[in-house]
Amino acid sequence: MTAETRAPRPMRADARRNYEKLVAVATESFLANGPDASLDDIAKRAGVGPGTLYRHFPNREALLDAVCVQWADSVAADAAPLLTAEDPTAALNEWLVRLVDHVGAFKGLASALLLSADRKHDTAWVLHHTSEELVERAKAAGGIRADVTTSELMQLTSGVTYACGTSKAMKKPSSSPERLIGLIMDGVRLR
Amino acid sequence: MTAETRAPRPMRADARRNYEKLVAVATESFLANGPDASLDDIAKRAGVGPGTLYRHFPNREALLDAVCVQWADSVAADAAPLLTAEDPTAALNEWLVRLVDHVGAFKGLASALLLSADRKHDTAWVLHHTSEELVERAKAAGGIRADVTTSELMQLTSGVTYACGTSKAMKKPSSSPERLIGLIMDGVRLR
DNA sequence: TGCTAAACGGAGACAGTCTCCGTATTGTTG
DNA sequence: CAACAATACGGAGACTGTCTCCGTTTAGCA
Repeated sequence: MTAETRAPRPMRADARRNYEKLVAVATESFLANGPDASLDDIAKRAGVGPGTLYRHFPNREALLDAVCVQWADSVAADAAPLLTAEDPTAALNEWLVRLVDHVGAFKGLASALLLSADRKHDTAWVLHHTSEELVERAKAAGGIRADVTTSELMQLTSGVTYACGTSKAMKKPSSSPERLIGLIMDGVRLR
Repeated sequence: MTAETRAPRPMRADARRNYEKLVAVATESFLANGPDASLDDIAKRAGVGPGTLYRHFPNREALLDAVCVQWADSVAADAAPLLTAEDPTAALNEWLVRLVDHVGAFKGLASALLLSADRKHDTAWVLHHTSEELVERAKAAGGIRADVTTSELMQLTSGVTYACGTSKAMKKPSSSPERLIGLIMDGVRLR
C-alpha cells in the first residue's frame, strides 16, 4: 500500500466551509443546550441539510469530538505557565481545578474525554499529555506519591467534574471543585 | 385543612397490579438497556398501554426513582454488618467500595442519586443516611478527618462510580474502584 | 468551456415520547 | 345484587429527533 493514509485528498472549498460552519454552530448550540442539542437543528442553523451534517460527522459523538478538539487546545494552552511554576505540586493542584472548571463549562460535555488516554482521541490526548507532564514534575520534585498514575488522577478529576456538574444541574449545593480536588491531592501528596 | 395529605385513597386493585408490574419490568429493562430504555417498550412488556405508564410515572425520572427506591433498600441492608464492625474506618472504606459496585451495576442509573442528600428523595436519603452513620463512627474513632463531610465523600464516590462506569462503557482499562476509593480514603484518613 | 468527482440538501422512513379521550373495570351503596 | 360513580385503562396519533437515500448542484481541473 502506498503511503496514502495521510492526506488522501485536500477537501473541496465548499466542504471545508460547511465543516467549519458546522463546528462553530455546534459549539454554540452544545454550550447553550447541552450535549443533547438537536443535530438537525444545528444543520439548519449552519445553513446546510441534515445529509451534509451526517456526511461530515457520522454521529453525534463525532461532532462532539470535533467541537472538543478546538476547545482542548485552548485549555491545554492555559497550562503553559503551570509547567514552569516554582511549586510543581501546587501547579498540579491548580491545573486539576482548572480542568474541572473548563470541563464543567462545557456542561459535562467533555468529561468523558478525560478518561480516555487514547492517542486516537485528540482531545483526550492533549489533556492527558498535559496532565502527565505536570504529574511527572510533581513526582520528580517529591511532591506526590510515585505510585499514583496520571490516569488515576484524571479519573478522579473527571469524577469531580461529574459530581459538581450534576449537583449544579439539580441545584443542590455541593462542595467546590477546589475543595474536592484538595481532598484528592491530600491523598496523593507526600508528607 | 383536614389531615388528608396522608393516604388520600387506597389505590384500586388493578392500578396496584399494573404499578408493580411496571416497576418490575422497568427494573429488568433498565438493567439490560441502561437508563435510556424505551418507555413505550416497557409499557408493552408490562402488558399495559403507554397511557397507563405515563399516568403512574409522569416521566422517565419518576420511573427511574421508583426502581431505585427498591434497590436502595437492599443496598442499605447490605451495610448493616459494617455498622458494628471493629474498625469503623475500614468499614467506611468497604462501604464506599460496595456503593460504587452497586451503583455501577445499575449502569450509572443511580449515580445521580448519591448526590442529593434530600429527604424528599427516598433513595438518596437512605443511602446518605447509611453513609452518614458510617462516617460518624469513623470520625468518633479518630479514623478520619473531622472537617470532611458525608456529602463530600458521597460526591467523590459518585465521581468514582461515574469514572469507572464510563471507562467500562468505552472499554478503556481503568483503575479499580478499590484503588480509587483507597486514594480518596488516603486523603481523608488521620495519620 | 466542458466534464467528472465531490458535495449538497431535503424528502421521508423510522423510533421514541407523551397526550387525549372514549371505553372498561372496580368497588361501593341502597 | 344491581346500578352507578369514580377510577383506571389503552391505543391512536401528534410531535420531535435521528439518520439515509438519491437526484441535483458545484468546484476544480484540463
